[in-house]
Amino acid sequence: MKTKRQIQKEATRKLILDAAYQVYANEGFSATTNQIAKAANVSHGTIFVHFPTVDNLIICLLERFGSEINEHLHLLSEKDESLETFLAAHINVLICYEDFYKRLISEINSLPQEAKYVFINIQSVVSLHLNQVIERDKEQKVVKEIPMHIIFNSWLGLIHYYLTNNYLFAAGSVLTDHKDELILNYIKLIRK
Amino acid sequence: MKTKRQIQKEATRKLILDAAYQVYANEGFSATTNQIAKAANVSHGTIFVHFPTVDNLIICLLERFGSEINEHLHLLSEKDESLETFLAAHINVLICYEDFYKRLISEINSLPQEAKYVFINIQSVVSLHLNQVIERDKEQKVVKEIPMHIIFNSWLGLIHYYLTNNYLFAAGSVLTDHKDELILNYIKLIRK
DNA sequence: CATTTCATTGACTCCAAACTCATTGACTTT
DNA sequence: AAAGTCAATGAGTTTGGAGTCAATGAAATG
Repeated sequence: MKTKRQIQKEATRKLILDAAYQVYANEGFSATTNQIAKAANVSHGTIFVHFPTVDNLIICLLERFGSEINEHLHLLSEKDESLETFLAAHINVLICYEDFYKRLISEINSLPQEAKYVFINIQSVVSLHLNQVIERDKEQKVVKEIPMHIIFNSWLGLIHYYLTNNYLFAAGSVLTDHKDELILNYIKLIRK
Repeated sequence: MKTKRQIQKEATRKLILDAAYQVYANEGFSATTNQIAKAANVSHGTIFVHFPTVDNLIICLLERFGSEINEHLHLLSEKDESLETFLAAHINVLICYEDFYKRLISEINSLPQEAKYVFINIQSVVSLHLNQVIERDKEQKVVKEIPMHIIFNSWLGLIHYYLTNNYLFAAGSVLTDHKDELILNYIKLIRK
């Protein structure tokens, strides 16, 4: 059985991770440990009781985030679904994490190396799902003869482009605003 | 006529901008003024004689970069060229500035606001050229009925995705390695 | 030639952020 | 209930980068 202390410690750890998620989503990964401590309502030193370095905090946070978003996508993706419903599911998942995901894709190159592995992992899971859906369409000869990786990279490229250039397209959530347009036109692109 | 002093000052200014370009291309925009001073072979203080703040240095650098790349693209784009040759011209220009451009698109959101205007400007010029080329193709009914901005954003999205995720695709220059593949498949996507 | 201007220097200040650690008091163990 | 443990604290330390400024000497001026 867990002691009060263990329970308390885990709760504090979660508090810090939750706060870090929010702060990074709002301010980007250049936000400071001070901001995170304030948001979590713990003292500055407490952060370093739970995470030896900031980089370690970021890595732990990203690992949690990776699992969560992957599982979320998995839940929303049904077996034998159509291309349309899968793309919609994908965007719906991203909408839930939009601010944080936006920071992630736009700052991934300045994050520690381990962060990139998490990022690759997230993309792999999307790739896997999309692959299944497209293969069925290809058999039915409705999708063009284009290498799978181009089909995949076009989709992520388009979505990421809208996300990183959010300010060009929308004041609030670019995905919410352009969801249908993006799906419709992307499908037009890859279908015959 | 310019005095020796004026000439010298302008030369030093250029020296600093050239060094900053190289350092930022190699290290990203989190590189320090110390690194730039060392690369330019001037003392640290000299940088602040020419630029009141780091942000100002970055803005001046980006304005120069914007003009240069826009002009370069303009020179390489002939009148009445085909879609293929324009896309090739675009990639060829980007290859010349690849490292710096990569940093720019991946860190644009953490740069000062003025930097974004330069970035928007660069994209507008590409958009303008692409627009002309595509319109001709559309008249000849070879390009699908898809909104122009989606056509444009798919292209930039694809290119930027390859650039920001360089490490997934190539050890050296992702554009050099995948140029033909990108052009060929992108055209397949947008043509009937 | 004497005087003034000014580009350059680099040691210095200032500041902000990451990380430390002695102290505290609540919880756990015996 | 006494002794021991440990999560949390927050003031203090360290580090490193941005920006300052008095001094220097070469160039400009009269």
